Amino acid sequence: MGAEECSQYKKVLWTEEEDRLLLDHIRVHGTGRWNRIPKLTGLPRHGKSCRLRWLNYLSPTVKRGEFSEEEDELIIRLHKLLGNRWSLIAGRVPGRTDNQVKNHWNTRLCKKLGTGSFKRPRKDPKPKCRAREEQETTNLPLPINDSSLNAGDCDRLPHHQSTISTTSASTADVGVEGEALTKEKLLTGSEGSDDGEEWMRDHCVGLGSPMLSSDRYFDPSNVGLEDLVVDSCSLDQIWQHFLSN
DNA sequence: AAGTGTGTCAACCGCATAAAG
DNA sequence: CCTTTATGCGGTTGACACACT
Repeated sequence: MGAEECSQYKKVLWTEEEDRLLLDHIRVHGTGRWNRIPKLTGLPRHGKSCRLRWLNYLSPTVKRGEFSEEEDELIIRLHKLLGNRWSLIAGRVPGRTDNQVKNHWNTRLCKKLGTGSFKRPRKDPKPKCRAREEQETTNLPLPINDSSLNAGDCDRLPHHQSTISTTSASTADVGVEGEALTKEKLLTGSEGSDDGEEWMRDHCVGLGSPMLSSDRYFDPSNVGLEDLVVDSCSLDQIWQHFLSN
């Protein structure tokens, strides 16, 4: 995509009209084929933005409002187990998206845990372009009939992720040898053979295979995995363990 | 009252991967 | 195989509201 084409896309909040166009499109065509949506609907947005808008806001499965104590507790536990695998965490927190969980963690839970709030350097303030009030009225999710979605759409929704994250188990990630091996040893008791990875794929449906992915999220010291018999149970069993604690 | 700093949330960016051609 | 396209993910940033001085 060239710079000229890029310039037609906005980087601002979605308007009510844009939401309506996107929802109308999804009602008719279902989700997927996101890159075609701008052309078909005339939306001045990237396909990726359309997908994000649907997943994070317009989808009827998205829960709005404050996080409950139970949700906080759940996220904290899951973060201990999974690290910054937000999509996996969100998949276990009904109604919450990875973006919501990530924001909530960075802005609230970090402080709650006393690990320091998420801070970033601030740039010079820029002129306000739209009132918050407008944003709120604009962003009101519109009702959508689930039956209008195509079969299989639920698989792509954030809270119905029933398939393993192949991205997480990428060869590139596992290719960080040594560290990744450590994880596989922890989880499978093996030396990280293909069989081990295959086993994980077969057994970890629903939770993905986070431990096979990049080691940057793995902190054996904070997980409590030592309490688990990790070489013979699936991650779903681990999940049940954490649920029961 | 006005200016500034901070918290929060929505959206975007860049990258990786799988699937399709 | 190689290239292109579609999708998904985590990190980062923009924009707004509100608290504080």
